[in-house]
Amino acid sequence: MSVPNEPDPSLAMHSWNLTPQQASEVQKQLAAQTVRTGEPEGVQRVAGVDVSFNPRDPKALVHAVVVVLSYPGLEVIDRQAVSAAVDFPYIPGLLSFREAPPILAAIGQLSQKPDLVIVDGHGYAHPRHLGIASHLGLFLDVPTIGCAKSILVGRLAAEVAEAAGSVAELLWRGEVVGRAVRTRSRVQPVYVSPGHRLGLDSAVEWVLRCGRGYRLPEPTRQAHKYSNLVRQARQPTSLNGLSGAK
DNA sequence: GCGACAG
DNA sequence: ATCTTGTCGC
Repeated sequence: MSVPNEPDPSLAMHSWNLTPQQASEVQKQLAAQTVRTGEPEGVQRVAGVDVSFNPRDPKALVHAVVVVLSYPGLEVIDRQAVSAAVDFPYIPGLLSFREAPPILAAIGQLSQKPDLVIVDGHGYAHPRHLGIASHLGLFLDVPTIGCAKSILVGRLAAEVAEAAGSVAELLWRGEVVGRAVRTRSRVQPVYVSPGHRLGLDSAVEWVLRCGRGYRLPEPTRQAHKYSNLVRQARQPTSLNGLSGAK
């Protein structure tokens, strides 16, 4: 049973201010708390999250956004953005220590929590089984799906057929960690893996259900568009402000 | 030691 | 991720 005044280990969050080595250890610890079975219930709001930034920005600002769509209508019903300076560098396998904080801040600004979140990145298909989708799922305690545009670890067991809806297993160290999904014919597949609180089959089903004929599922596509809009608005180029305005 | 390597 | 114009194919 839980002891009064003692923090519950299962709910213990952690600091984001860590060294890469410490971050890697935290991932191993959190991976064990991940739930990769089941499926989201009564989904009415599906969110997409994404982050954009300018590599040359001296302030190292990143623009994190969350866009909430209705389901099954897939219409945008809410969106929030947070721009913040980040110190943690991009290191393959440690993406969440750079992007999760601002994303969590943006989601915290929503008036209502989404029932499902599709993340631009991997979930279980990660060297320590804790991609950014899994990490966000644990912190939010909401079902999350990792939907990446390229592979981090593993190889496909077979080629993905050309037809939309075709899939192929993503194997790593003798285990199926995700699935390549052709969301549209003649385009590169996306790589789907469970983040938290749902299984691989369900994750793939939801990615397809949220598709609108484009490579990326609608929540992710809308988040990508919005993050770019925010970046361009809050980070004007050096060659303007003198011509068109006023 | 060498190659791979989400965004 | 971002830098960039036109261009090939459905």
